[in-house]
Amino acid sequence: MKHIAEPTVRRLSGYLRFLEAFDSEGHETISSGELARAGGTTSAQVRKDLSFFGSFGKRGLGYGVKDLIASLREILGLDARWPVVIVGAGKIGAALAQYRVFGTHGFDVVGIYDTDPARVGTRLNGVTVRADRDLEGDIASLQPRIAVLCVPGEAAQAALDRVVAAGIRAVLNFAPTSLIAPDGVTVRAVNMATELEVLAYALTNEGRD
Amino acid sequence: MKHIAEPTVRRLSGYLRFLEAFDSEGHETISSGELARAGGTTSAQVRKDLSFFGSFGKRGLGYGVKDLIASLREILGLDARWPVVIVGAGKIGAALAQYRVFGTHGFDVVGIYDTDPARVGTRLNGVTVRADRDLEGDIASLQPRIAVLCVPGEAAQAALDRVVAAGIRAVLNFAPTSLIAPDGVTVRAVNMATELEVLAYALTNEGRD
DNA sequence: AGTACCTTGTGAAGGATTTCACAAGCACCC
DNA sequence: GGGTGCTTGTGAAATCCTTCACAAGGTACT
Repeated sequence: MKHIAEPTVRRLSGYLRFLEAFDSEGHETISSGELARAGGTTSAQVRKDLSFFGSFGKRGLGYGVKDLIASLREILGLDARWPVVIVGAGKIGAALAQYRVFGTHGFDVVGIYDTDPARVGTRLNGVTVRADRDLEGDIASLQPRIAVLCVPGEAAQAALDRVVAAGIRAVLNFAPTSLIAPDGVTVRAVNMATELEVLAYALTNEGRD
Repeated sequence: MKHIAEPTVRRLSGYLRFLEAFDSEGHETISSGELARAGGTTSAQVRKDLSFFGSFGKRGLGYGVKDLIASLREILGLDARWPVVIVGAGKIGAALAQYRVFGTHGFDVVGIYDTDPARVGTRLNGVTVRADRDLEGDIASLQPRIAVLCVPGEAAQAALDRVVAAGIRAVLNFAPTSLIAPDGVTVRAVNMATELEVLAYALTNEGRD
C-alpha cells in the first residue's frame, strides 16, 4: 500500500469519532460535506482521504454510517484489541488510566508502573499499580504493543529506552521532552507546553499575516 | 509578516524546550545540526525555521544559547504572561492545573471552574475551584486570553461557545470531540484516542509502505 | 596577512498535500 | 423510462513544506 500521510490518519480518527456520535443519534447516511463540517475540513479532503483505502460511498447518497464506521475501524487497526502499559502513576498517569478510551475503543490497560512505593499496590480503574522493576518482565509476559509514558521529563528518555529494549514499538509520550528513538519505533508526543505556545503565537500574531 | 506554518511554530517550541535544558547544562553555543538531532529534524530545517524571523547565528560558530532562547521566547510571544482559565476540574483538569508549565513558562492559571458542588471550593495548586456560573463574570474581570477545556465530550461544544462569547480567542480542548469555532478563534485539540489510533495504525501497517 | 575550516542563511528544486473541477453513478419523480 | 438533482471518486492544478546546495561570513591557527 502507498504511504499514507500522518495528517490523513489523524483526520480518519476524527471522522470515526464523529460518526460514532452521529450513529448513536440514529442517522443512517452522511455526506462528505457533513463529515467535513464536523471535522473542520473540506468535502474534497474527506473524499480524498477515504479514496486512498477504497471506495465506501454511494454516488448521489453519501456514506452508510455503520458501514463507514466499520471500514474506518478496520483501516485504523481497531478490530484487534491493543494492550497498553502506562509508565508513571502520578497525576497524569492516573488520570489517563481512568480515561474512557480504554475499554471502549480497543485499547486495554494491562499494567501501570511507578517507582514510588506509596503508589505501588493502589488500584486505578481495576488495574493495580506495580513496581517499576516489574516493567520488563511484565512486557515479556503480557506482550503490550503500546507504552504510554507519564514520567517526569528527566526520566522520559530512560523509560523509552527500557520499553524499547523490552520490545515495544509504539510509544505515546506525555513528558515535555523530545525523545530519540531507533528506527522502527513510532513515538508520538503530547506536550501541553507546546500546545499553549502555539496558542500564544497565534494570539500574538492575530491578523498580522 | 509572512504567514508561518504551524509545523514551524511547533518545532520552534521544541527547540526552545531543548535549549533551556542545554543552557542549564552550561553550554554557550549550539549548531543547527545539534539542535536538529535533538528536535528530530534536519539542520537545514532548523536554519529555515529560524530564517523566517531573522538571522540569529554566527557563521562558523552556531547560535548563542542564551540569545536564541531569548529570541525564541519573543517570537512565540512568551515575554508576556498569559492568563489561562481551566474549565472542568475532573481528573484531567486537576492534573493539568498542577502541571509545571504554569508558572515557569509564561502561563498562569487564574481560574478553574466546575459544575460539581463537591469540587467547588477545593484548592488546586493555589487556585480555588469556582462554580461554573462564575465563568463569564470572571472572564470579564480577569481577562484571560486562553481557555483549556477539560469537560466531558458532550459538554465541550457548549463550553467552547460560552468562553468564545465571553471574549476568549484561543482554546485548548482536551475533550475527545471535534469542535466548531467561529473565524478568528484558534482551537487546538489534544485527543488521546486519536494519538492511540495513530499508533495502532502505525503498528498495523509496519513495513507495509 | 593568509589559509584552512566550519557553519549560517537562502534561492531554487523537489516532494507532498490540498484544492479544484468535472465525469460518472445512483435515487427519485413524473 | 427518461429527466433531474445530488454526491462520489479522481486526475490535474495549485499550494505548501522540506531538502538541496552553495555563496557568504566568521574563527583559529600559522
